Amino acid sequence: MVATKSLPAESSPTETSGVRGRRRSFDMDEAVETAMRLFHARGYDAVGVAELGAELGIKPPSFYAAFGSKAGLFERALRRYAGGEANIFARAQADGGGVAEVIGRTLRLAARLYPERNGVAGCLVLDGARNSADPEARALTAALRTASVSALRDFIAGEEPERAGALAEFVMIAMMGMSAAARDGADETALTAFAEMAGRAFRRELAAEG
Amino acid sequence: MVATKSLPAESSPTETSGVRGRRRSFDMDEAVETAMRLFHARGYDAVGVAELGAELGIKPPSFYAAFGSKAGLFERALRRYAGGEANIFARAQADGGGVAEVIGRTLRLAARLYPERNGVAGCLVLDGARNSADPEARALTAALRTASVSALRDFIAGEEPERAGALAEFVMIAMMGMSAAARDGADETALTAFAEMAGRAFRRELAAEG
DNA sequence: GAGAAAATATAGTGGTCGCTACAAAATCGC
DNA sequence: GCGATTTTGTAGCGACCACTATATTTTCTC
Repeated sequence: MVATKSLPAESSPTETSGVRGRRRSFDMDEAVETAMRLFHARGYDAVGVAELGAELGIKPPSFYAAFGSKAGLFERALRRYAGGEANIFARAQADGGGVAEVIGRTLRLAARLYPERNGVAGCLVLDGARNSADPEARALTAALRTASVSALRDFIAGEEPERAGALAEFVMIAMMGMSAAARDGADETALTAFAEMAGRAFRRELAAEG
Repeated sequence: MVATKSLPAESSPTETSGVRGRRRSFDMDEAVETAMRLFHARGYDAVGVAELGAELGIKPPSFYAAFGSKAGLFERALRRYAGGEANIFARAQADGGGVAEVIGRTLRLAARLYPERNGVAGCLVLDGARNSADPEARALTAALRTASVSALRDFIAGEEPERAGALAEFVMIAMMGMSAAARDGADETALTAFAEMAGRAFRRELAAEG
């Protein structure tokens, strides 16, 4: 499908998604999706540029023209990840309800989403750059984690402004544990059991007088 | 988090403590300690053999004569880690008490031990080989995690045999979350707040009728 | 001391890392 | 068409990876 050979017609895979830019021999969205899957499955450092290029069907110069660097592609992958259905908290919020309800839903959704599926497990933001030797990759995920915990805190503060910080961190650390456990092989049953306990704990802490 | 019993015994049991080993130009215990610190601080893959050799003051041939391989040294480091004061659950058990008390102590001890200190944070067993490309390193930590959760389950089963598995996994996943959070910069205050909530949750789950 | 054995240092193995210089090829505006 | 721009493939950069062949030095036994 990398047929860059002539023929003026339009059947060749040109730019997708209406984004204006230079014509490319590959589909950008698809490439980012593929990279996201690889980074998610094995972590940032364990996926090399050579493998990415081979999987995406492009050679190094095209790779660097399109993404700037390996970290540049990782950033795009993270952006797509955070903007898609992996944004668990946003999905849980969309269904409405109070703080306890939304947080409980968030935890249970993670338990359903994190277990291994097609070689991918856990959360890309929480574990994708863990132990990476590249400070840039670590900073990219760290920024998203900071944003996540802030969103959690702001949401919880709507009902419990006093202890919103601690409660948000409770949720965040619980999610980190679920992501790590999933990457170590935990299945949905085990994660759901944890999510239920963590959800009950959160509800009780929320209800408790501070 | 760490196992009470663990990796299969080694061929020459007393070789590690300078007593009977062949004379070397370096101190074996000190070398393993240094390697443990490096692996703990940055993860297995991010620490190279060249750096280990330089830090230990030995050249590659001596390195391989002493440890066999990088993974061999990692195994020794893990063994020392699990056998020392990082064995949180063993320490919490040593002070006696019922299940709820010991588990609460375990969680609070982790909150005190996991935050960054001298560049080291979290748990070596839980996160030392996370995202490693080396299956051998991953297997070594995985074996210790399995032993840890088994030890937790057996202990909890003394009071609550029915739900010991789920409760042990709750503790394990909570510890994983705390380790990950610590490696991402969480301080003792934040981790302690989580540990208290998790401890209360555990006590309530234990007391609840199954 | 002499000879054997062990631990050492020098140097280098092939491989992979992220990344790039260069020039041919495809595509653009006109 | 033509020239200019852009994207591509070929090839390779220096640095690092875990690891080792070989030779020398050290340390042992006697």
